[in-house]
Amino acid sequence: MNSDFTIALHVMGFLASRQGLPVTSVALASSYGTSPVVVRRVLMRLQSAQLIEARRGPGGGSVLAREPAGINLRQVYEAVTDNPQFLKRHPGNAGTIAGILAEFVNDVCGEAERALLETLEAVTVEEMDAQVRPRILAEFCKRE
Amino acid sequence: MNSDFTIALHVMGFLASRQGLPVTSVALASSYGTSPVVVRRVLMRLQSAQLIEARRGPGGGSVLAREPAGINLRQVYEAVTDNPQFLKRHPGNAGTIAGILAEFVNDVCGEAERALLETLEAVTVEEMDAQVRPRILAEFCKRE
DNA sequence: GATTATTGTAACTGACTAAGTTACAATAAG
DNA sequence: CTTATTGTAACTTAGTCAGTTACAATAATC
Repeated sequence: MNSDFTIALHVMGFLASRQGLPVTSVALASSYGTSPVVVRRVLMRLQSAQLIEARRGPGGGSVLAREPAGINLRQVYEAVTDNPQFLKRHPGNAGTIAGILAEFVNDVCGEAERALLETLEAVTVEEMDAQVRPRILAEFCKRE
Repeated sequence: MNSDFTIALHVMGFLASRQGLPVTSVALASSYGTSPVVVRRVLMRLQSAQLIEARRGPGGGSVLAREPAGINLRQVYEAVTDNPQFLKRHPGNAGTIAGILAEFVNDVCGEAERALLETLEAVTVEEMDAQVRPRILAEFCKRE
């Protein structure tokens, strides 16, 4: 369980709130509280999944590649995860007690993981933005 | 994500199939394909959760502490897991952008994890045994 | 009581993973 | 040309995981 999904959600929420204005990896890293290289590794995966786009050079940064309503959190999770398993599988040899048990166990684990991913799938970046942006704006106004 | 839950399910399925006959950690380890000490560490947690009982000395071993119908897989999972989280949380400071985003993200992660655990909760050791034991017996008969 | 089988547990090892750092090439704006 | 930025490789440090070794505690059997 690494932090990539958490960072990726932070990135997607941040980019959504900026409505197309590019955000640099330095700004994202500073906001999240990590280093720019760590963020960029996550950004590369989000780019490969075509969820964001990046431009180099001055004024560059990342923006969402689609409408926030067209991106759900399962897509974000799968973009940054090689093997989306939350419960370890046991490779018991078929025909042994371990193999027969493992077959059942692996099925149950798969079903449980599916339930988790379907919950993520039901939430879009637009919904996240709708929940979060007003609170961010309120926080900024309070300070000025 | 360690192997404790996978091992624990193997143990519970094995013990259920023996219907009260004690099984040693050596037998369990050999069946699963790991070492007795690794299994015993899991057995200790299952004992603390009062899901199994163990007796020392010759003829000793572990047995289920309750009817298999009264044990579900969520209880097994929680018995062997300190912090049942599948998605990492971000401790963003309240009042910052990171904090506001983290609050939303942590809620969504909690909801998704709840969906997974509820799926495990819906399956009992008795159901596992009913699925697995006939296949184990069939496998043994085939060999004789 | 001695022997033996078994659990319970601590200490250690080696391999792997995660997060961060440093360094630098590639790119593009002005 | 200078500067800001992405993209990426190599390395470090800390932590986790599975397994091993060793041994004390317990209990059945002879």
